[in-house]
Amino acid sequence: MFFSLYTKNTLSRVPACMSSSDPKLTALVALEPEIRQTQGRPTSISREEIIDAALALVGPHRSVSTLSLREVARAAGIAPNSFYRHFRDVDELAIALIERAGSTLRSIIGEARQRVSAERSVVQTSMEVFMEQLAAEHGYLQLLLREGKVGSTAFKQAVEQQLCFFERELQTDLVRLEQQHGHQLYAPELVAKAITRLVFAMGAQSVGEDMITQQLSVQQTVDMIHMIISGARQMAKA
Amino acid sequence: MFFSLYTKNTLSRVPACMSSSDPKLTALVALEPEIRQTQGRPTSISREEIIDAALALVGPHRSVSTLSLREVARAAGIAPNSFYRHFRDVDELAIALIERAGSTLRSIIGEARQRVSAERSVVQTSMEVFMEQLAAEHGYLQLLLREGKVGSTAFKQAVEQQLCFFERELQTDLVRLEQQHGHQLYAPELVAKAITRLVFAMGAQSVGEDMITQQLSVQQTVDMIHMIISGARQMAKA
DNA sequence: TAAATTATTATACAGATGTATAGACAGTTG
DNA sequence: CAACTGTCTATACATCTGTATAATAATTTA
Repeated sequence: MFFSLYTKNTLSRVPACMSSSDPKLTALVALEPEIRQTQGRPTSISREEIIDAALALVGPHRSVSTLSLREVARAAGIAPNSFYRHFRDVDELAIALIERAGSTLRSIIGEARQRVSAERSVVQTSMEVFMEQLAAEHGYLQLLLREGKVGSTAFKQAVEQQLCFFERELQTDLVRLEQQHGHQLYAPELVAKAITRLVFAMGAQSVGEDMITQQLSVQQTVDMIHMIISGARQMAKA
Repeated sequence: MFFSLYTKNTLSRVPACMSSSDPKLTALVALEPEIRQTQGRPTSISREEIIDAALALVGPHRSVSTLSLREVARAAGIAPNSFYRHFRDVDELAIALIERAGSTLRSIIGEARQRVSAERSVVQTSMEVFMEQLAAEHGYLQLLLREGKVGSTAFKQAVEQQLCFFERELQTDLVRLEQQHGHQLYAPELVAKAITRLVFAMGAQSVGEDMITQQLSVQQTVDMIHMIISGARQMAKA
C-alpha cells in the first residue's frame, strides 16, 4: 500500500474576497492558469496553499528571499519537485506573496475608509488602522515593509504602489477636513506623503515592541503629524 | 613546500579614523582585543579586513543575513575556520557591519555640520550630505536602511541605536540654531526624530532612481522638514 | 636553544539545498 | 477496456553549508 511521506498540514486560509482584482498588480506576477486542466491528474494542492505555507514560514522578521524551495515544500506537505508545478522558483513565490499582501491591505483599507467618513479624526483613524494591520497575525504589512527594502526592483515597486495608495486617500480626506474647519494646507500632496512615510517609519520601528512602547510611538507619531499639519497651515498663510 | 589555497585579495580600506569611538556602541558588539597578544602567532588578517570583504559582498540589495561564513572567509582570503578567531558567527559580523556603517556616517555628517556653520541652510546641507552618502559606493547608508527592516532583533536594535545618535546630534543643532534666530521649538526631540525618520524613509525610497527623481525627492523632503519646523514653532507659541 | 602559546590550516563529516531522472498515480478520452 | 496526459513521488547527485579535529606555522618567553 502506498503511504505518502508528505502529509499536508492544515493552515489558516484567507477569505476568497481578499484575492486581487487590480489589473496592474496581477499583470506583475505570472498568471495562474485559470482554466482547469481537461486531462491528467488534478492538482492535489493549490497555488494559494503554497503561499499560505510560505506566509506562515516567514515570521515577523524573516525575509522571503531566505526561504528555500524544500522548506516551503515541506511546510506545504508536498514533494520538493512538486513545487515546480506551481512556481518557477522561490522568487516567483515571493512576488506572489507581495501581490497578495498588497491586495489584501487594499481591501482592508477600503473598509477603513468608511469609518473615516464619520466624524472621527482622520489622523486618529488612520493610525488605528495602521497599527491594527501591523499587529495583525497575518503579517501582510510587515511583509510589505520588509521586502520593499531588500528584494529586487519588482518588490520595491509593489510596496511603493501601496504607499501611493495610502497617500492619495489621505490627501483627499485631509483637504476635505481642512476645508470643513476653515483652514488651508500648503502642498497637501506633500503633507499626505510626509504623514504616510512617517507613519510607516514609526510603525516599522515599533513592531515587536511591548504594548506601552507601541502606545508611546503612536502618541509621538500623532504629535509629529500635528506638527506637519500646523506647519502646512502656517505656510499656506504666507 | 607549503602553498596556501586561500590567497588574500586586495580590498579597499577605510581610513582608521572611521573606527568607532563611542563607548555605548562598542559595548554592544563583541570587543576586539585592543591589546596585542604578547605570545603566539600574530593575526595575519584583521577584523576590519573581514568587514571590508563582507561589505564588498553585500551589494546594493543583498541582505547581510544571506552571507555565509564560508563565503565571507573566501572573499577575505582565509580558511573558513579562521573566521571564528574574529567573530563568533555571521550575526556578530553583521552587527559589526551596522556599527561601522553608523559610525562612519556620523563622522561624515559631523564634517558636513561644519559646512552648515556658514550661512547655508542646515536643512539643505544635511539633505545634500544624506543624498551624497546614499549614492556613495561604499553603501553604508543603504546597508543601514536595509538591515533595519530585515534582520533579527539585534540588527534592528543596532540600526535603531544609530538613528538615535543621528537624532541627538540633530536635536542639539536644531535647538542652537533656533535660539540664534530667536525661535523656540515644541518638543525638539520629537522634531529631530520626525526629521530623521522622514529623511531616511524618503532616502530609502529614492535609492536607485535617476538623478532628476532623486532631486525631486530632496526638494520634497526639504519642504516637509520646513513644515515640521514651522509647526513646531507654532506649537511652542501656544 | 627549547618550550609555550596562539593563529591558521587541511581534512573530514553530517546535513541541507536545488534539481535531474524515472516511475507511480489519477483522471480524461478513445 | 486500454491509451493518453498531466501531477505527484522517490531516489539520486553534486554542491554548499557550519563546524569538529588534528596538525602546522609563527611568535614570545625562559
